[in-house]
Amino acid sequence: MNRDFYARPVVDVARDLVGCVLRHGETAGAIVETEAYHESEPACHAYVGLTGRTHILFGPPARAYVYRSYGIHALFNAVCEAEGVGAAVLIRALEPLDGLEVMRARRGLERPEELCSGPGKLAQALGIELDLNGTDLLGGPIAIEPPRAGWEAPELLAGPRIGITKAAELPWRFCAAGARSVSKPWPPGLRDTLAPGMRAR
DNA sequence: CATGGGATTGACT
DNA sequence: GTCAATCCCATGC
Repeated sequence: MNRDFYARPVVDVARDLVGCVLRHGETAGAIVETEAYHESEPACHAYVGLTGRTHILFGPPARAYVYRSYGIHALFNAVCEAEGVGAAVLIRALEPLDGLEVMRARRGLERPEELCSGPGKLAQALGIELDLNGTDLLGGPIAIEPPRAGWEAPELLAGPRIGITKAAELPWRFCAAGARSVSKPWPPGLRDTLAPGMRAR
């Protein structure tokens, strides 16, 4: 997981991050759901251009972009593409791997499939807050590691992104088929809408 | 300086 | 299914 991995088209990175492991301290989970955001489309925060909020998105790749959503939740993204291009991958769900007891304490829940099954949930479970915005994903407090031995590369489902009103038609949401910890159940009928290059189920 | 709108979640009908 | 919580920040006066 070097800087070049992130300095690629954001949709490619979003696809390739499924199966990788997101870690903060002793808590970690396998990424099972991602979404791509790019400055060229209005759902992306970077669409408005360079501002105090978006300068991280336009900065060098492989940095964390953490922002507050709905006044309550922290959402974690990995900044992608070349410096000067505003793009990031939103991590939407994890399969918990390490530090389950810490996650349970932070979330106030027991069931593993409820600990990280949403972008706000996984940030809370991993203890990711706004102070980590802009930190480096290479050698920083948050790390993304290659898939673990034993992780079987899943078939990927692609579909429209969740919870947005603009550019809602782009199939830039990616999910590991069959994952239990997903933020929202995959809509019926989209099971055939596979990402380019993916094989059918 | 005031306003409005979220890349969500959990509680409730 | 509906809805409020709550805060950051871009925008407009």
